[in-house]
Amino acid sequence: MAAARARSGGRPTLEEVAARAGVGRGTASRVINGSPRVSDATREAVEAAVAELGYVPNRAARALAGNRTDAIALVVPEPETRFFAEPYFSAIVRGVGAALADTEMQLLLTLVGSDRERRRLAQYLTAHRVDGVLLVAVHAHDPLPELLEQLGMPCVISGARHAAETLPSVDSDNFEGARAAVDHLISRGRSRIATITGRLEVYGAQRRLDGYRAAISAAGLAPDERLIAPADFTEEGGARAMRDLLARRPGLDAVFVASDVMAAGARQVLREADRRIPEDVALVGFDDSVVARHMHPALTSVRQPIEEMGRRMARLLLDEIAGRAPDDERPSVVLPTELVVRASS
Amino acid sequence: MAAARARSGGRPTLEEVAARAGVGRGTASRVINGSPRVSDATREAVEAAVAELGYVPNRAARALAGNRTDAIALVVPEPETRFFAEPYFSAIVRGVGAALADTEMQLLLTLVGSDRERRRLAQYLTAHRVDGVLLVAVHAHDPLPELLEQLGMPCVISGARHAAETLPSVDSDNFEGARAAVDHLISRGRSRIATITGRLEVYGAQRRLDGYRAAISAAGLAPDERLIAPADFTEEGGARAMRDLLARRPGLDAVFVASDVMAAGARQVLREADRRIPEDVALVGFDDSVVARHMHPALTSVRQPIEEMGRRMARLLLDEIAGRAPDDERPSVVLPTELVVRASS
DNA sequence: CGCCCTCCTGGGAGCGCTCCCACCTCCCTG
DNA sequence: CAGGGAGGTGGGAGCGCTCCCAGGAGGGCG
Repeated sequence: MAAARARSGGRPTLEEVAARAGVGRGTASRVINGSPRVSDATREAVEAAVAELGYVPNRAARALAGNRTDAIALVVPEPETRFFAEPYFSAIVRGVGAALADTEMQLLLTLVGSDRERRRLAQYLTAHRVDGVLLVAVHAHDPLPELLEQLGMPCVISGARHAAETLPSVDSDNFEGARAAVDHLISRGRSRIATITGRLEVYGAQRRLDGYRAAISAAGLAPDERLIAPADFTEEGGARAMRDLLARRPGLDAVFVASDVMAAGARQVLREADRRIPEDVALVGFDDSVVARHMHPALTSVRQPIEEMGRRMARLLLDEIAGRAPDDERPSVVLPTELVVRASS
Repeated sequence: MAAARARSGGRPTLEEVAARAGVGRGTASRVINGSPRVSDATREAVEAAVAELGYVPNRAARALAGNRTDAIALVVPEPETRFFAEPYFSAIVRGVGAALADTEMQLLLTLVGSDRERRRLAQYLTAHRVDGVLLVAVHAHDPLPELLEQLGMPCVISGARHAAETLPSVDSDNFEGARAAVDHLISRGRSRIATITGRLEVYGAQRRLDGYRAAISAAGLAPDERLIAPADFTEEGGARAMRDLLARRPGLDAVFVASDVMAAGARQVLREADRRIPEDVALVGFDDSVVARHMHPALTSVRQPIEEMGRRMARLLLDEIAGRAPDDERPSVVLPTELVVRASS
């Protein structure tokens, strides 16, 4: 069996294509790589030979000779994966895949486990030779981005790490999303609007809180710090925060929750406290995940264009690899969100 | 020299390691590949040199010289991806990743769009050189597996395509899962138990139906074909089937639904028909997805060990690539399911 | 009418590794 | 004490490609 797959697996080589087309190897290579310095006749001859032989370049040889790999890595922190079980992950992958579809680039999936592993990853990536890295869900203090930068490895991250993000990044407009959500609650006549935040070290969570605050003061409502309950993006955290809120401000009439999962926790607590949704308390989530659609009542939520984010990340990275300046000069993209109104508000 | 090192990204080569260890290139290679034909002293010298230089083998060169790639592809049919948005996909990936973690294997993610693209994929895969393929969600009539077999490309699929599956496959025990679900309903005193099936061309859906039938007759209940409603794994399909069921057999007191998503559709219809869950109608789903946990009332469901399935698929494939016979001779694995009882039954 | 420039073209020289063959020690046999 | 393994070892010969340097063939200009 190993013998059957012997050597090149029976695939034609560039040399064979060149011979068939009656040209030299160099010329054949030029045609295949789209160099303009080839006469039309030659180009056609080579293309015909390629078609007849079903030639496909050997990636390994190309990588070795050309010192590039035509591959990029999508790095996913393993601990986060579960948190990712949400469509988030597959949507990102779908977007990246779509952007790469008509490219020769292939996608490597790398799950990073421990923090030690993460520190070794940079070396690993350069050694295993990828042309660039897509980094998903990096924390503000993650050493990885700096390491990659030192190595000169092109890299795009999802979600800015802080206001002064230097790395190319793709993010959704957390601020505007949150503001729109709270504006919506206000327009529904709510005035004692609380919020449950995500982990505030995460810049996106901070931005959502900023958006909440902006909407509150823009509406002339009195800011009330006790209407703000920090949590951690988990269902339990959401429940805990809701309990705190109810204890501190029993009169609240709406809650903007910074994630659907936390909203699920909050809803549970509201039900136990016999508050009707939306009659007594209106609820708005963030992410527009499956959970939102299947909650009862269905949850109003802020949708992020996740697939599009994946697509843009890939495009940004390809630009960076090619040495092209991205179209819009500043290599960071913020995509608009959309409020999906359902029964909970 | 500086130029040479610049090309290779500044990374040391085998040659340099050999020089530093005071041995030949061949010997250094032997140490790095764990050949036994090396003296202890030499081995230590080489290992020291590797550590000092931070040497990591160049994958491309290895692939080219060794005619293998140390990479496997996970092929995901793009049309299905959305259906996959469920944790399914990330769980499989996590399992595969875990199995590959202490291997040199890397994971390539390949999304396949159209059917034409799928037909071209086999060539693509051999050309782009992977050692094996993990095929997720193949249909019974998909040409891909046969193509891969012809090419002698090792391959493992998730979910048998029919009873006489020839390819190595990993599946969960759909039959027993369904039977356990229906047994559970019977033990709760239900006797007019309906079922909503998935697309019966999908072998797993067929097996779930078989399990339902087996449980019904084992309990001495009268089989009733009008209690069986075929659907298509979608929420709308589940709703439609539930409506049919209600029309045909208004007296039903339980429904075993072959997927959580369809169960969500069914629940909606039951609510509109003012049937209380579980008092009037008990409901059991399949997959134990997020939807199940967040449904109201929370849905009893059959959990599949998806992450473990990913792990096993990877292991099976690695065995096949290595030419090893898998431990348990028959290269197909059926993993047990687990009934997660919640409020809906 | 000759010279030079431009446009193509062929093929040598690697890229860093694995495979394999030759060879060189020892050390165990007869 | 010679002969022959067996255990280690070095390095040549590629793997299939890209890069780049010569060099041939035309065509425009002085």
